[in-house]
Amino acid sequence: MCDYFLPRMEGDQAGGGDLTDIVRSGGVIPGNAAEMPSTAAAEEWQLQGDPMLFPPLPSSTTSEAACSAGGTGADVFVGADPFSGLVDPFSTDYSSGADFLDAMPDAMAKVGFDTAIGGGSGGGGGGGGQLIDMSRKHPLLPRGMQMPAVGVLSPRVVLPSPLSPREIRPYPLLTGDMVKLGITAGQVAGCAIDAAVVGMQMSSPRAAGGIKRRKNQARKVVCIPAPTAAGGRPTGEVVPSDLWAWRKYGQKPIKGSPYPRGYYRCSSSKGCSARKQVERSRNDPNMLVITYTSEHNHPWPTQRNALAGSTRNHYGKNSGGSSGSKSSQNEKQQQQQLNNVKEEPKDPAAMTTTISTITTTTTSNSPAAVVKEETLAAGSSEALGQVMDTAAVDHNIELMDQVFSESYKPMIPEAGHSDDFFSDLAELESDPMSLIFSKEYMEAKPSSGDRGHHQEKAMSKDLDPLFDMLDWSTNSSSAGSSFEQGKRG
DNA sequence: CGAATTTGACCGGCGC
DNA sequence: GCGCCGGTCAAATTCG
Repeated sequence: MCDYFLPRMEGDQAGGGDLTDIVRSGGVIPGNAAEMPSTAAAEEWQLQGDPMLFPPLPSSTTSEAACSAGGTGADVFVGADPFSGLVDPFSTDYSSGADFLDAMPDAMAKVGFDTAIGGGSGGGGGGGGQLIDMSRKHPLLPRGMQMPAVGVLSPRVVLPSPLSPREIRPYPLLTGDMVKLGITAGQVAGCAIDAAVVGMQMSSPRAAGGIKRRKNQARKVVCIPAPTAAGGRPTGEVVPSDLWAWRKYGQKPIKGSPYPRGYYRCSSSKGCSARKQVERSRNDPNMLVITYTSEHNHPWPTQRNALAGSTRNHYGKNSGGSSGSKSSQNEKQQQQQLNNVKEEPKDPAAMTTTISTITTTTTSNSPAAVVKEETLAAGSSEALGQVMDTAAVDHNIELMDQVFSESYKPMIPEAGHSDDFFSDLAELESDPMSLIFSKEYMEAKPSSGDRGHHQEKAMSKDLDPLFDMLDWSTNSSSAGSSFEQGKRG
């Protein structure tokens, strides 16, 4: 996975009204390639980037090497095992500007991980699943658990351009740091704005000590594109999940926003105070803003604990998409989604689609994901989003890859597993397209989990696999009446 | 039956 | 001091 996000940190205060204003001033714009910094620039940026954001890489491997070397995600992961050193982003003291890279992983995981796993997802959407059923081989990644979409994210794994049409808007990769790349401010994506706004909002719960922490709490904001339904209306959120298991514990309508905010806490480990909030960008309904707060007090989920909070996953529920839900439950949920905003991605496939798109460096018009991270303590001026076109996105992706490859190293207890995992990824990457389009492939390699089965089924459909994959959004909920639904409290 | 989600109620911070 | 608003709790419900 090279490059999918350009995280950044900010102080919540920064967010203040100022940020909001700034954000609003800008618009989401599919980028201009022209504005994209050259690769060199990007590299420079990375190298010279704000130390706070990108501290010295722990790994000797250069991002460049990781990303391009081999070019295949497999190479990167297998060889370098980027995840080996992964640390919980929140473990780091953001306010101090500490390791941004450490933080990166989480974000990356968000965007990339789930997607891959989802692959299995069932129902869904059909599609995604096929990309990779990682859970199949990795004990560490049990069904329901989100895996890094390493394989999927890798540039190698690309979806055909046809994907873009699927209402997956070409969101540019956004990060405040992009400014360093030479991107012009003022071209702010809605996400960026929202992120800033979010940063301003209070985040921590009483749970974290019984005291609400509105300020100076480390938080990371990630913006991802929320694919739009074919009808042109926003679909349910497909938030990629990460290796952590999240359990929703609340949802509230947010003043000023038509979309409710979902509250999730980490269920990977009992007692973990990690939380995240998911909401649609008020500025751009097509963007999802995920805010992570507090830190995980445990290592990355192992197979066992990873299952926690993931069993009810939705694979098969919403995914729908083309597979169409068959159970009354599914119908209910779908209906629900239609009326409400589903934050937690029940359909990894959807995410896969998005991610895939993002990773499609070779494809023109590839949508970009916007990811942003920030801490309340940090400044907010950087909240400005950047507009990038495909080329720009590509560059960013590259950067992300580099960063990710070097920094995203989940703490996986069993090294052996990780090795296997990456090996598998490599395997997958060897022929991503085959994974995506080959029904036989899926069938030939049953997944270990139900999800996998679901996906297989979905894929088995007569529908065009690719189309199907993209279609996940079709069944997804729309933002439409989410407000009403979310209204409470 | 266990676990996740939903949702009304409650709590606490913040602005006026 | 009061009210608004965001965040969390927890009972009820849903689901696998």
